[in-house]
Amino acid sequence: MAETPEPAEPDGPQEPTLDEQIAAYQREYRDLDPQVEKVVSALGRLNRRMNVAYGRQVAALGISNAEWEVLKTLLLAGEPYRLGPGELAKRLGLTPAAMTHRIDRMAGEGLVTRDRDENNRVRVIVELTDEGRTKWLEAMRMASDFEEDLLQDLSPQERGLLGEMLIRLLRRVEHAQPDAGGRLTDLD
Amino acid sequence: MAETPEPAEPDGPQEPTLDEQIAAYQREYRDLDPQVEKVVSALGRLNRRMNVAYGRQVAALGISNAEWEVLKTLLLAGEPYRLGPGELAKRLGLTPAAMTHRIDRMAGEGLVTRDRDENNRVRVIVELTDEGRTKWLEAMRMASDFEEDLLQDLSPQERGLLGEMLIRLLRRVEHAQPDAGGRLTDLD
DNA sequence: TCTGAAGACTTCAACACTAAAGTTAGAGCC
DNA sequence: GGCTCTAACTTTAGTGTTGAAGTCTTCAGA
Repeated sequence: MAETPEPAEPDGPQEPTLDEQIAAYQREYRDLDPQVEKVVSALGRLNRRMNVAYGRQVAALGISNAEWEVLKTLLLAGEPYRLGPGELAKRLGLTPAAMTHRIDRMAGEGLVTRDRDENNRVRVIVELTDEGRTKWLEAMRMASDFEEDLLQDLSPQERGLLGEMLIRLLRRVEHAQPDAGGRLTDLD
Repeated sequence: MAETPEPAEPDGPQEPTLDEQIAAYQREYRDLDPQVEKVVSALGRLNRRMNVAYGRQVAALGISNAEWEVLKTLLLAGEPYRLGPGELAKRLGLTPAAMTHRIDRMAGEGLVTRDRDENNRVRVIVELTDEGRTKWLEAMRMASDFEEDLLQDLSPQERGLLGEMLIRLLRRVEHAQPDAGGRLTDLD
């Protein structure tokens, strides 16, 4: 056994390329518009790969993708970086129950604090700690470097055009389904 | 109580728009390139909304998004629509353990069959049933209608350009991280 | 042909999320 | 001031996923 880079898969099935995938779908469903499908499939694949990449990066900081989402949401709220569990849950697309547990963990790790609101003792206030803010900043640095690198092959004009087209699509999805369920899945 | 459409939230926090979000990040992290961030954030938001939409649509067919992914993967394999659990897991970005359970469910629902390979009794063969193929077709019909509608505001030229740019980005992600972990999350 | 090693699942324990039920504080009414 | 109603969480039960350990075939060498 010299080094044999190939893990011995003689003619095993291969992960299809985008074009192969679209061709396969077309074989089974004639009405498919290949151009539309190409855009949509590329969008989906790109996003998934990016999420994997983000996950690896923030893991290096000792936090999970899920925790990073919470940090981002609290930071977006602006000073003093406070939100209630309910509001957090809504923005993150989680149930309040899941939010309770996530806050537990993050409070245990010192990323946030959880306190009763003194003015209205039904409410709870989740607040970003300094450590949490620092983690966010570190993650943001890594993410924006990665994103900058990702878009390297696009000229400023192309970047502008791409952003503009994506926002047009976004408007269309948001208009088409005005948040029927209530929750919005996740945030950016 | 007449009808009061507003659920009484006097000045509560709002879900930020894309531009507000980018402005907020910039306040905390000066080096951020707003154009890059706009593209990336729009990409993320768009994708999440789309996934919610897909989920609602296939739910109407009585299947989950997760099950639809399996149907798509088996269909992509081409006739006779067979793959092993391991290969399925790899393509779907799941652990083999999760795949075992998912196949259990789907076999119980009659969407796939699970059998031992007679030539190599270690291997298992998961095969799409006719019902599974029908479900796929119905889901595909709904999805492609939705996607067609989504892209309605884009001219054919724009669609082509958008697809081409997305594929350039995709190439860059795939080149940057050659599948370091092994699993690829999920498929389109 | 027997034995050891590798491969392909499956099983098990732990964790995260959802839906639904439970708890507790504030608000409105009499 | 006590009653009910609602809001904002938390708890509980059940599902789906991961990582690690276990089982069962097959293959390669002695």
